[in-house]
Amino acid sequence: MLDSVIIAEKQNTQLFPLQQESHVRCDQCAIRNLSLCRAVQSLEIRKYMALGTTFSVSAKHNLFTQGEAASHIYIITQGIARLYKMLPDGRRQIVGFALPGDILGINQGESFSVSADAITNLTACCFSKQRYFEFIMDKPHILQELLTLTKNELSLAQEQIVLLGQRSAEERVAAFILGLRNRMKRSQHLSVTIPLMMSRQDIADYLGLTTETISRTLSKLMKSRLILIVPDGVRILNLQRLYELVAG
Amino acid sequence: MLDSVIIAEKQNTQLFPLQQESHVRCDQCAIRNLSLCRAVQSLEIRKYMALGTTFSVSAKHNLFTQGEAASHIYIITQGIARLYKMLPDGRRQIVGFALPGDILGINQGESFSVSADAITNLTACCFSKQRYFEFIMDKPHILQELLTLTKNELSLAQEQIVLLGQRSAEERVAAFILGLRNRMKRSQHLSVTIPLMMSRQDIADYLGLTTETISRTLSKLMKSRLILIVPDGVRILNLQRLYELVAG
DNA sequence: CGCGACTTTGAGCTATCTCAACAGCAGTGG
DNA sequence: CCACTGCTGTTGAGATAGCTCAAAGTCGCG
Repeated sequence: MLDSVIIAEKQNTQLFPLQQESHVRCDQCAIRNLSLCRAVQSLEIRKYMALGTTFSVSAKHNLFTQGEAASHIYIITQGIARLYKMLPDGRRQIVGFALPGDILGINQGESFSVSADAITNLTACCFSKQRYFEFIMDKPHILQELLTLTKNELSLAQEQIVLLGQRSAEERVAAFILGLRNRMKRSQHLSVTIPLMMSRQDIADYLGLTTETISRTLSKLMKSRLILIVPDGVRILNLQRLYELVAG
Repeated sequence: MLDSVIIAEKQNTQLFPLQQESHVRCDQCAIRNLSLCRAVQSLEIRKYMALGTTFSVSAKHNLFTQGEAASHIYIITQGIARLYKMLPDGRRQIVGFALPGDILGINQGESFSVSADAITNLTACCFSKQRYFEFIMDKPHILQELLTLTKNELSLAQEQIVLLGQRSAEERVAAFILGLRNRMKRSQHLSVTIPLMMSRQDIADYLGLTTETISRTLSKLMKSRLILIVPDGVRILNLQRLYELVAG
């Protein structure tokens, strides 16, 4: 089985803050068809695997920080990370949550323009950014795939702009739950229960609200029987009405 | 001189809502080195020019609408456009203003995910999206340039997310003025007077505020001597204090 | 059991919105 | 040349969604 998955399964063992391991094994990777790696062709895969190393961090540790030299990229295989920007006075805006299959750092220039923390224990494939780009530079089929991924990210960012610019607290929270649900069904099998691995503070900083407002709004959605708040997540009771809220 | 520029100079003549003209002339184009076109090499330029037609729309007319099949891309040579998304209930979020050198439609999938209107009279180079992609598909140097442009757009979108999620009205307006200033100096020579070609409503829908709040905030910035409101624009009186506001 | 971190709930506050009036200006037509 | 109309922008006054501050509840963990 894939090395990185084995590491991730030891959820209860204490991981070091940061671990680099052996080469990656794309041929058996669970998220390969979700990520850029799916564009790497059979003939190229041996060389590709030689470039990457498996990598893990335990929950709450930092992967990289805004301003740092962006020397590596990470393809998440297990776990969830938050990507955020800090203002000098301490305000924080989370620009996205990264799930398995997502690539961190590939859209950064010389230095990172965002910071990233592991929310859960996290495993990833780690590549030298320079070597990675040398590898894909002359391979149009991979460049095109990367372009497609970047376009999708841009499209998500624009949806987030609409959300933050126009939507009420209730609409934001509903959109957040549904958005998470949509992204989960990409990898895992779909369930009416959406696990929320991040804290209320994380959700607040993602939606441009406060923890109190998140809490109140979830309570409100529960009182109106759209969701049920369960330990570490929410259960969707009325999917259609949630969608109607978001369509607004 | 470049055809499209000649057309644009007839600012006072009535343009048809939409005009398609002759082939583009990249060799003398004023914005070529600002846009994707700079990556097109000498040997390729003849074929590239044959692909595009010059295009113009007069102020306030629509270029394309959210949901429409995205069959063409437009590289703006003169004028300014707004890109926006509408919610079913009429709320509008402007996701960006496009200036000369910007490319519209290249990051859209099958159908446009945003709408675009000309704010001023506008000229652009118009390409069939399919033919354009056929042309660049096997040219890694152009794909890389396109990827870089898309990354920059993503980065701008993330800045906008921080602005909408965390910043006060005063910070948003200051950031808007400075952001416009930065993008203007890319093409035009720099001036302390920033022309605001768009309406207060456009600014409001871009910053997630109301026209009244824009108006009040500009007045406030004028009272505190950071800017001077002039016809169709603002004059920056205290650049440093504006920057301090945005650093927040 | 008790501590600390996170979440929920309450109560009052404030930035921004809403609604409304008015001002400036361009175009129109008498 | 001057009403008149329509459109955009400004200003005021009151309303409100979400924020702040505070207290109490919950849960995991030593």
